[in-house]
Amino acid sequence: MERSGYRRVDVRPLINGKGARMAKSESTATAQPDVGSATDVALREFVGYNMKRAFHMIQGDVNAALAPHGLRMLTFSALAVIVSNRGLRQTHLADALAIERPNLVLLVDELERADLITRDRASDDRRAYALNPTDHGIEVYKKAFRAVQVHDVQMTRNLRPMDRATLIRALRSIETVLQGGAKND
Amino acid sequence: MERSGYRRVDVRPLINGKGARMAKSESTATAQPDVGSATDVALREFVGYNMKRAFHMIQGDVNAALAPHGLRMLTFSALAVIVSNRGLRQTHLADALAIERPNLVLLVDELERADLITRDRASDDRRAYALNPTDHGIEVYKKAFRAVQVHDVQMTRNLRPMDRATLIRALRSIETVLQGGAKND
DNA sequence: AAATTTGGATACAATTCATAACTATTATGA
DNA sequence: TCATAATAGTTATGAATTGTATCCAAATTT
Repeated sequence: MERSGYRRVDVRPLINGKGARMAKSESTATAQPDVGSATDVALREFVGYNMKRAFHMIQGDVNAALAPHGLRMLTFSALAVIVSNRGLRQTHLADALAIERPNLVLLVDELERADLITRDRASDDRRAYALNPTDHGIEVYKKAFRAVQVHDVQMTRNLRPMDRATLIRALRSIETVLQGGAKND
Repeated sequence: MERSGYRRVDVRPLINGKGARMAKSESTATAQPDVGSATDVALREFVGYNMKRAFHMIQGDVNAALAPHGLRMLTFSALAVIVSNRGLRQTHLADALAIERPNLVLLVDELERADLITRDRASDDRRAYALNPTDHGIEVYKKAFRAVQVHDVQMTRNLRPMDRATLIRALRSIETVLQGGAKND
């Protein structure tokens, strides 16, 4: 345990983004054609790779935008479906969000603990719960929805409206195709 | 250790995909307007939500396509960058893939163990490694690349070529904007 | 030479997701 | 009706991916 004296902690605050690479004499190494700036051009032709990178940024950003509301992307999505489908069962929520039922339990627990929804016993099936938003949940949802909406529009601000529509159609098409949808145009 | 007799294991092989919902009399519950088919329409206006769902499917699919080659999406991406940037440092690889250096270590370990790349000591910096693909690594990469390419084209088969180009441009635009790129059209 | 920075590694925590299997309850069928 | 099957929700658990903090060794800076 470092006694007194200085402390060699590893902070590295100098280089964060991509840009700040050293641009001085750097072509000295073993056999590097272009040391200091490796490229991923070979992957950029793929929709999948570009989407991975874009989505990674989006998820971080959306979660940051939702944090003030006490939500994350996932909890916000769940709340949205519950608000739009009052009284639905957990199974139906899992189906709508395409997540497995076991993973839903903690998610719903979290929303319930935060007083955003209630788990009401279904009158006709004592195994099931009817999920309903609380008044507070509806309030939070409205505000969070606007925050997400602002972010979603912001991040596509360099796209023409038509391209934004094309983007969404393309994403849905891919989802459908990969789901086994064999129907063509 | 359930002796003989029957066994109440929970297999549930009957409902797998989304489609197979019961369509019989089902509007009996507490206060459900449309029990049995909750919708996520409220979320479908968002690029982020659609992308989350599409990407989730893509990742699973691409990983399946790469499995025969002993790769995953992540290891394939790393191998691709190494093949295209012989002798690069791990730090540069991390930058190119936008992942953190610590996460790269196990990734490179894996590629090295599979004899796809070598970690050669850099001649001019004894801290650093120069990453290079093995002959076997190049072979595997070429085959894996074709598999990924086929899949990527397949999943966008319902898009017109122009829309596919628009999709990729849109994804890159989003990535740039969220990275702090303030430059407009 | 002391201090700082950098390349790589280790340890560890948080998310997210999937599978297996359990309970209580409801539906079915001989 | 009773045995069996199926369903709603749950628990336990593991894998994959990512981020932060920190450490060592070597290089760089002052």
